[in-house]
Amino acid sequence: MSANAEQTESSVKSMDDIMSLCKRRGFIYPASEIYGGVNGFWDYGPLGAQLKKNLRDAWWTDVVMKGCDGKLGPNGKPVEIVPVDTSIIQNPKVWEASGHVGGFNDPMVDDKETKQRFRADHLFAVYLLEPVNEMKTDEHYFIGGAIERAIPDRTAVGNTPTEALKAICNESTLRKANGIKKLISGIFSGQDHRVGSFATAWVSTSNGERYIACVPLSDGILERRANEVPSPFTGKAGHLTPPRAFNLMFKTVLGATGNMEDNAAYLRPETAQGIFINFKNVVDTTRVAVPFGIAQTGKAFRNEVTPRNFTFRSREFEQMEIEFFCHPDEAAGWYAFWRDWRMEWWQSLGLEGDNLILREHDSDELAHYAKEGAGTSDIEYRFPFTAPGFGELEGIADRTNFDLKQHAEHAGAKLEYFDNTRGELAKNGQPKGERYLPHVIEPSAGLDRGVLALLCEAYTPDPERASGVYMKFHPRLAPIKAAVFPLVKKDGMPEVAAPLAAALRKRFGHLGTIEYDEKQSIGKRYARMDEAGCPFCFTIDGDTLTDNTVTVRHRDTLDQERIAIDSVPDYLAEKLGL
RNA sequence: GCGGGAGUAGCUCAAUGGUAGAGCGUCAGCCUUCCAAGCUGAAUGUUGCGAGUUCGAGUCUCGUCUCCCGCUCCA
Repeated sequence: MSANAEQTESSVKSMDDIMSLCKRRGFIYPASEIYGGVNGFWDYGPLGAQLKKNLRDAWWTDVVMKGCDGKLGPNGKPVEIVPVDTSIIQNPKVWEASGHVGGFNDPMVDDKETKQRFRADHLFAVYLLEPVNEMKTDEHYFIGGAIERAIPDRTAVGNTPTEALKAICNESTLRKANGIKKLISGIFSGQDHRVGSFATAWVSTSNGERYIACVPLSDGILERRANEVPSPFTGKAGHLTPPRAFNLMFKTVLGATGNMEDNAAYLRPETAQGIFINFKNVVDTTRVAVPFGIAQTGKAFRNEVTPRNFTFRSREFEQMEIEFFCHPDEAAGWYAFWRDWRMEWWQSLGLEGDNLILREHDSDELAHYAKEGAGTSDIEYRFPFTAPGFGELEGIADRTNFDLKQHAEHAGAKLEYFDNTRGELAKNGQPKGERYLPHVIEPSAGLDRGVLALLCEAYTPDPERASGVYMKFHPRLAPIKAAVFPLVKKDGMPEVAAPLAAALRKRFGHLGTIEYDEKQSIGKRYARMDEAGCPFCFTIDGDTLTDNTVTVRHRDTLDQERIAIDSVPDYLAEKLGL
C-alpha cells in the first residue's frame, strides 16, 4: 500500500464513529452526562480507565524504572530517573515565579464589527507618510516621527511588523480598506532602539506614492483609547475592545472559610513546577547526581478558551513529565537524545508510520522559557480531526536553567548544584568541583492525548467482520488481555474453561482484564472482543476434552491455531512481551 | 468569546402540530460444536433543560446547556 493510500485510509476514519464506539464500549463518557455534561471534561469508563492505566504504566516502567528502557545516554552511561508525586496545589508564588500567573495568557482584542479576535501584541500601527527625498535613506527618522502620533492612521495584524505589513499590502480586502493600491518596493525589516522591530515599504495610493511604516503600537493606547484605534480589518475606529486577559489558571480557595481575595490558590497548569521546586530536596536526600531526571505523572488544569476535539483539549488532563537536569554544556546532546528516544517509544506502542511525526519548532513559536536557538520539538499524531495536519502528543523542550533560576530568585533559595566530577584537578588529583545551575530537558507528554491517539490508531473499520470494526491495540496496552470461551455452554466445556480463565487472571490480572463468557454464540462473543480490542481469545471445544488443546483466535488476522491447554499461560506471556 | 449546525432508547435513526416507534445492541430462557445464526420474552425515553404560543408541542417561538464545524486561542 502506498503512503498516499495509507493517508487516505487514516483520514477516512470518522471521529464521530470513534466517539460513538468509545461511549458504546465504555472507553470514554462525557463528564456529568446525566446533568447535561460540563464543557471540557471527560470520564473514562472501565475499558478506558484500564487503557489509560496501561499507557501510564508503560511510561512509568520504561522511563522511570528502566531508565529509557536501558538505552545509554549520550555520556555512554545508563539514564538515571527518579519519581516524585507532588501536590496539585502549591504556594501561589510558585506560579508567579514560573511566569504562569503573569504571562500564561495573552490579552486579546476583539473587533466587535467583524467578530475577529487577535492578540493585543499582534496589533501594529501603520502610517502612510509623505514621500520626501531624504526619508528614503533614513528610516529611523520616519518612524521616530510617526510614533509621535499616538493614534495611528491604520493598523494591521501579524506575528511581526513585517508579517502585518505584508498582509495589509498583499490581501486585496485589506488593501482596499486601507486605501493602498499596490506595493512598489520590497518590504524592509529592521530594528530600532526606540520602537523595537519595524517594517517599511513604498506603496502607491489614490493620493500618489507614499512611504508606509509598520511599528508597534504605543504602550497603553489600546487600554486607554481602544475606541479611537482603527480596526485592522475595516480601517474603521470605534469597534475594538480594550485588551482582555483570559485567565487560563484555575483559581481555588484555601481554607474552609477563606475568601477568594486573601486565600487564592491555583490548581497547577503543569506538573513540571512541582519537580523544579523539589529539585534541591531530591538532590539532598537521594544519591542522584547530575545528569539525572525527575519524573512525575499527574493531573493538570487549564481553563482553555475553547475545549475542543473530544479529549484532545480538555480543561483537566494528565501529564507524564520528565525534567532532566544536566550540565549546560551537555544540554544539546541530551535534548537530541530525549527527542529521538521519545519518538522511538511512541512508535514501539504502535503509533507507527505516517501518522506520527517529529517536528522541530520554528524559532518564532518558542515558549517563553526556551532559549533562543535551543531546541523545542513536538511529537505529533495525525488525529482524524487534525488531518491532514497533526496534533501534539508530547513536547520536548530545552528549558535551559529558566525555571531553576526563577525559583532561586523568587524564593531566595540556593538551587545551584555542586558537581564534584568537574573543575580543575586539585593537588590530590581530585576535581575541585563546579557549582552551576543545571539546564533542563523536558519531555512532557499528554497522557489523555496519548490514549486518544491510541484509540484513533487502533480503530480499524472492517466491513468483512461481524462487528464492522475492531480495535487494534498493541497487546501491551490492550485493556482486555485475553478472553476464555467455552464453545458451547454444555458437554463439560465450561468446567474446563472457567479454571483456565481463573489461572490466567491470577497470573495476568495485574496487567488487564481476563474475560470469561459462556453466553450466546461464539461469533457474537468474538465480535464483542473485537470492539473491545482484546488481542487473543482461547476457546475450549469438544476436542479439548479429548486431546487437551484449545483454539487461539487472533484479533487482527482472524487466524486460528491450536495449542496445548497447559501452554496457554506461557503462550500469552510471550505474546504480551513478558 | 463570535458565527453556523445539531440534540428523540446504550447505538443508528423514524414520527403532517394529534396515542413516541424501528433496527441493532443489552439482559433472561431455549437452542447452538468456531465468527453478531435461530426461537421466545424483557428492560430501556419527563423527546438535553426551562419557559412561551396552542384545545393539543418531539415538531412552532424564546432562553439556556451540551456537542459538532469554522474563526479565535493553545507552555
